[in-house]
Amino acid sequence: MKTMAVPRRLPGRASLATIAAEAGVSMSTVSRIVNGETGRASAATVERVRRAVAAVGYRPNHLGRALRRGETQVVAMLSANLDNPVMATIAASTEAALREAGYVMILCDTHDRADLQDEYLRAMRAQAVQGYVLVSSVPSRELDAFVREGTPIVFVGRPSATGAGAFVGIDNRQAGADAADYLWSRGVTEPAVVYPTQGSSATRARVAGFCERIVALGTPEPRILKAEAPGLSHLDVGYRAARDLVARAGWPRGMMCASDQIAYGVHRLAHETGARVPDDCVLVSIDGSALNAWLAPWLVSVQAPFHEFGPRIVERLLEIWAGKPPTRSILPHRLTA
Amino acid sequence: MKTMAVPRRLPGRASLATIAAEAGVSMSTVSRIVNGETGRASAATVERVRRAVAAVGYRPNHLGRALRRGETQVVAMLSANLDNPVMATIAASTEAALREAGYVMILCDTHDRADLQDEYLRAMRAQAVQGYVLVSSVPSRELDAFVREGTPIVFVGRPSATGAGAFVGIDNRQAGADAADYLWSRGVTEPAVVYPTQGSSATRARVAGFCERIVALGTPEPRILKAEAPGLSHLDVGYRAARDLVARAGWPRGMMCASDQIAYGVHRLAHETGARVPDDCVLVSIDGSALNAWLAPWLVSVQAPFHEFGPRIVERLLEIWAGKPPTRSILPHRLTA
DNA sequence: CTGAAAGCGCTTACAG
DNA sequence: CTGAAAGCGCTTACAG
Repeated sequence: MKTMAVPRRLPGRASLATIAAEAGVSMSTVSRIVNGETGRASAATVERVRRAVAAVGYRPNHLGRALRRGETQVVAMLSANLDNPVMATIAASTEAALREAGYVMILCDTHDRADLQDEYLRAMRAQAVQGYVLVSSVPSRELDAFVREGTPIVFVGRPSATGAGAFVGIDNRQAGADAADYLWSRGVTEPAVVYPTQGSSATRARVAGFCERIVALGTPEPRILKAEAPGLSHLDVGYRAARDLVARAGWPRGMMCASDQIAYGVHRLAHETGARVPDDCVLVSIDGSALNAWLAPWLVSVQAPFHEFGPRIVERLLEIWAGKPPTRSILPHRLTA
Repeated sequence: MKTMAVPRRLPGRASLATIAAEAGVSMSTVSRIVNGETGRASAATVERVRRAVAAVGYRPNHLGRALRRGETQVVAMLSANLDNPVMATIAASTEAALREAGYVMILCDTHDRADLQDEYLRAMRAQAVQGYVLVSSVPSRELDAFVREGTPIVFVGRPSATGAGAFVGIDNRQAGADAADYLWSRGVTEPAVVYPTQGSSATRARVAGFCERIVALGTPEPRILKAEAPGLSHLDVGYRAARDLVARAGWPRGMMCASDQIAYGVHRLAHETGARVPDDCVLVSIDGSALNAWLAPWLVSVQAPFHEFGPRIVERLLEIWAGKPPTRSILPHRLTA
């Protein structure tokens, strides 16, 4: 048996060369016409090429163009956890906005792990993606290198380690403060605050903003009940942190949960122990997923406009690509009772 | 000003040629060594190349390889609605399984629209992706063409229009029957069934399996209360269908919801009208998202093992690529009370 | 109005 | 053990 011919062409896929031969013109001409640059060719040529394209069923292969132009039209999103509806919504809105701008999105789930994030960053660089969207990124070696080299990156939700670079998110500190105001307005003067032990800077800002405001309102810091638990899943964190808190101090009159998922965890405990929300304990969280209206009517939340993140993210990318200095989009949040 | 030099190289990105020059060897040699084929080179050469790679910070660009080999290592997932936690879970598990197999996943949200699905199929072909995962696909022109041409496709959740081709999902008819058994075991002999007016074949199978079994158990078909509503969002569908049903017939003792999202919608109505679940009305649904345990403890569901979909999907793709006939993975579901 | 040619970054059969 | 050369599919400055 003879050695196989070198590279396998996808069966039935015609290239520019095929069309050129079919239409009896050069590849240059075909390329121009296929790309809509019809002004420079005679009507007869255009027609001939069109016919050949239709006859052969030609579809351009972006790989060739990408290699030549140095532009792949691909953007990578690295997200900490797709199973979290908040992240899924951000992914969906970003994907839609990218599509409108003519890009496609590769999606990677880092599970909030630095090693996986680095693996993905390397893989995406190999794919020659043109931009990166890091949703709740974690500090990592490779990320530092990317930032140092000036790679186009938009940070979402959690700012970069240095706070520099393009960013889309909400004012977490203010969101925490607004949650505090709400609990206070409901007469909860000694609230608990529930958060993950190893929280991101975003989570810490929420908690800090909350505590600051409660103190400003008149309750000394030590009387704010801190409930924390380690772990990656905020659902679990909420459940366990609340369980420990309740075991040692009983149910507080109100709790601020650093994320929706934490609130879901707290509520599960309430459900299991028969505590009523909000009658026994008022629950307020930050995120405000659209699902809450359906599944968690007992929850008051500070809503971030996740559906608007996508367009803002794409704006930031376009800015960077245009050579402008990176900017920060702080989107308005809204407490919905 | 002079015309710019032709194609922009990403700044600071070294190519194989750079390394070859740096190490004083040919590109062939560099290519082999970089790809781990070190056996054929002298130790000294390998060392020299390694040093050059490190010095220059060389990172391979897959575009070149993809063009040459005709393999991009990219798979496209077209999903009907990322905002649905079920789809998000499938996306997450598929992405993880693809990564382990050395592939990356482009994610597209079709919003259950044929025109968008076609647009994406075209865009993905342009990207020269090697395989397609269609989660809840909708019949469309381009999809027909892809199937006709033998493009590697795995259908997920909803089988293809003809039922042919690789598939990963559950036995929807049996799932419906199991839901019927559950309601019957709880003493609900005249249940309602809630579903979208324009349901997919998968949804219709669930409803059909449910009704068949109820009839087999002894309730004549006409006494099964049908509640349907048009619309794309199952949340809305559930809410409106239940509202209409309740308006004309009051709350039934139990309802089978064709999907989790429909159940969420029904529950919202129950919450608003003060009906208690399950005391007044038992709710059972098909899907069984992991979120239910946290947010919908009132819901009994037939759980599909979505976290296992990813590995099965990748298996199907590998099969197709290996030239084997496409197979169907019907994964076991389980009713969890 | 049109085409020849170079080149994007890689791989690989082949020759030595 | 190593390299020259062809080629994957495209784009584009340049020449005519």
